[in-house]
Amino acid sequence: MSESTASGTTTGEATARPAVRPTIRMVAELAGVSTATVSYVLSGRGTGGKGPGVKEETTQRVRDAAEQLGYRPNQAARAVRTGKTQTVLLSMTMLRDPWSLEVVEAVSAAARRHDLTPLIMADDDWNVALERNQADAVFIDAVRPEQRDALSRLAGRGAKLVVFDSTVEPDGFDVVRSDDLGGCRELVEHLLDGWDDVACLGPGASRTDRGRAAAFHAALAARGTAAAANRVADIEGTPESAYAGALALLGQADRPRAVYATSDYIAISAVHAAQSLGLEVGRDVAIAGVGNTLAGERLQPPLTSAGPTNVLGAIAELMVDIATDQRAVGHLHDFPWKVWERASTGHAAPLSAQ
Amino acid sequence: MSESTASGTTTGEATARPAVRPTIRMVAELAGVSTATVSYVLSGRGTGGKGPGVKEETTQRVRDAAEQLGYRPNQAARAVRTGKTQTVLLSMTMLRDPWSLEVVEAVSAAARRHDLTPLIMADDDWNVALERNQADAVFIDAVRPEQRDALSRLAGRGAKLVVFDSTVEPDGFDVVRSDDLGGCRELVEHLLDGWDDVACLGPGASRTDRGRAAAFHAALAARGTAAAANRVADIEGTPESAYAGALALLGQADRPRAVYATSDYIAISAVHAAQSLGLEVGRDVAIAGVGNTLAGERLQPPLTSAGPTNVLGAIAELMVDIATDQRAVGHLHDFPWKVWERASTGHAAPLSAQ
DNA sequence: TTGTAGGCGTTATCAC
DNA sequence: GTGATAACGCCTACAA
Repeated sequence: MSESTASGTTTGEATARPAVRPTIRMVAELAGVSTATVSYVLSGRGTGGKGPGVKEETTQRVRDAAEQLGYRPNQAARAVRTGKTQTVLLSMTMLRDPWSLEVVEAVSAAARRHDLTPLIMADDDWNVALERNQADAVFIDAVRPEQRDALSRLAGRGAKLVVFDSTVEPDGFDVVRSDDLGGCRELVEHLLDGWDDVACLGPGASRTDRGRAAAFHAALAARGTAAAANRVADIEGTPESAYAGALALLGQADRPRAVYATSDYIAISAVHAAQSLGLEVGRDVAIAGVGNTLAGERLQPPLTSAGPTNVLGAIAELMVDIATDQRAVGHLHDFPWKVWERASTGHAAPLSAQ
Repeated sequence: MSESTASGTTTGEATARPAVRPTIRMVAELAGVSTATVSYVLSGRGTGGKGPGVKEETTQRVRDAAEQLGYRPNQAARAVRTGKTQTVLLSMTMLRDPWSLEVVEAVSAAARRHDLTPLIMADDDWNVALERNQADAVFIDAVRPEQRDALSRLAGRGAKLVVFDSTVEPDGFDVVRSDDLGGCRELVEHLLDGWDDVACLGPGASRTDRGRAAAFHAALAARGTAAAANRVADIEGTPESAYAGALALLGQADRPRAVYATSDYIAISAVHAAQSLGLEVGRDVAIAGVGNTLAGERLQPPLTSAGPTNVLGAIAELMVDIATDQRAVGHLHDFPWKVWERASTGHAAPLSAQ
């Protein structure tokens, strides 16, 4: 009942909101023009130098009518006609992972800037959903082995895909790839160059066969040494476990001088733990992470981290370009990792840091 | 061929592929029937008792043709015709919050069961995006004051909204509401009944004017006492801070016997901290949280928590029912909070626990 | 049991 | 400059 009409004048065309969505036809009728003209005006093609110019007065009449009716174009109908949904879709299998959220934020911001709606799908079986929901560009953050051929199938049907995965090759879709292990190795080497007593903190920290911990052990082995038991903290995935593990490492009288954490979020917990022990991070102890996340960059002191060069921005740009047809699909994008040295390992970031 | 993006290398040639989506007409042609028949078959209306029955042989021919072409119905076209998008949208302003993810999971599961695609929008200005993107049901997890009237406006235009917020009343849209403060108070009372020395852990734990901590102080005041300084740990929002705060509380020689944490996630950190101190949670110390999250329920020992009665399931069901037009909008759903007593406060969950 | 045709709300291609 | 009108792909009376 809170239907307040633009208080009671006369013209009989009371603006009482109908339960139905106003269509372009209603706008045309109210403005006394054709639907074509309305379309021109509302899509901005009437005023700009491009397309048929619409008289200023008509333009205004159309605008008023649309406003008065509260007209909003029907996306579905537009999509039928144009094949574009003005939408980018992010399929994120691990939404709990902070990195996923950073991707979401980066792409969302870029998308909105270009009038695209960013949508997320927290679903690890994206193939079913992607069959029906067609977005102008789709980001897929991980591919399980049995899903591999679904990618080319979807691409062949016209879907514009950007796949973040190291196990697939472009085939009608884009692949974004980023070799983390190489970067990890480089980071450990870097730490070993500066401090001879480096510890490893992370899930599976004792594993020498695979994962980010293996990079640690391999680097040690290459220098003819191996990690002592009290230099390895094998923790669970939770922040509290990371905090506790760091306390165990750094609480020893004979504590390590540097800590290699297998992710930025673990490293952040470690920094907090070190600080609670009264240690000054970057001077008393060096701590470095992996992933080069925003959270690490914003930490005090800023966190040294191995990470790719601006994947986030590149992915965002890529998605927008692809969605707006400014770039063809089918490419491979390789983002080399480097060591981002910051104050948590005793060196302030260079001013030129990007 | 190698162009460079923001940073990183791009290689490969774009695969020029026709990428034409098969339409219902192509299927009809290939099967030698009319488009109507294809539609009947593929929407399941041909075989069931309802609608025009299609001969078994024809049905099969259509199925084969669709399969061969890899036909998938065009959602946009279907939406134009039917007004339904087969989609539910979740607008989550705080995707980092674990509770949001639980909502996402609950609704997603229910939606998929009913052949609806769950999509998430990590955007705090949903009004812009909702104007265009019409889903069959939309969940909104928070409403800022200046957004309030946008709700009725959207509802008036036909959007089916479910709003989770305590500050709005239904007006063409559903409101789901859940009074957490009452539940918090009840939980503190419950702790005070069992243990006379209760501490408070959480952000703003010392505030007596508002928030979940206020419930703690109010309950104490009602019993004629007040909290000592070493019974209040005012922490930051991070898990590490919660862990450290719990250590500070429970590490004291004269430690409190019970801890009221203002969220389940803080309580979980506290449980870990207690265990690291060698305390048996539920016997040596009681710990309770707020929110009644899945994570708390799964903890060892299971976490006592104040929380609403199955909001998650109710929201999920609500969304599906509304999306499938089995339920009208405009209702208020109030979910009273209760204390879910579990082993973390010394009492095993009753077998009848829901 | 199947086909024909009209229409959903848009945009694009013409004429005028 | 503006207006008919034909698509777009799909669904669904209604006719056959």
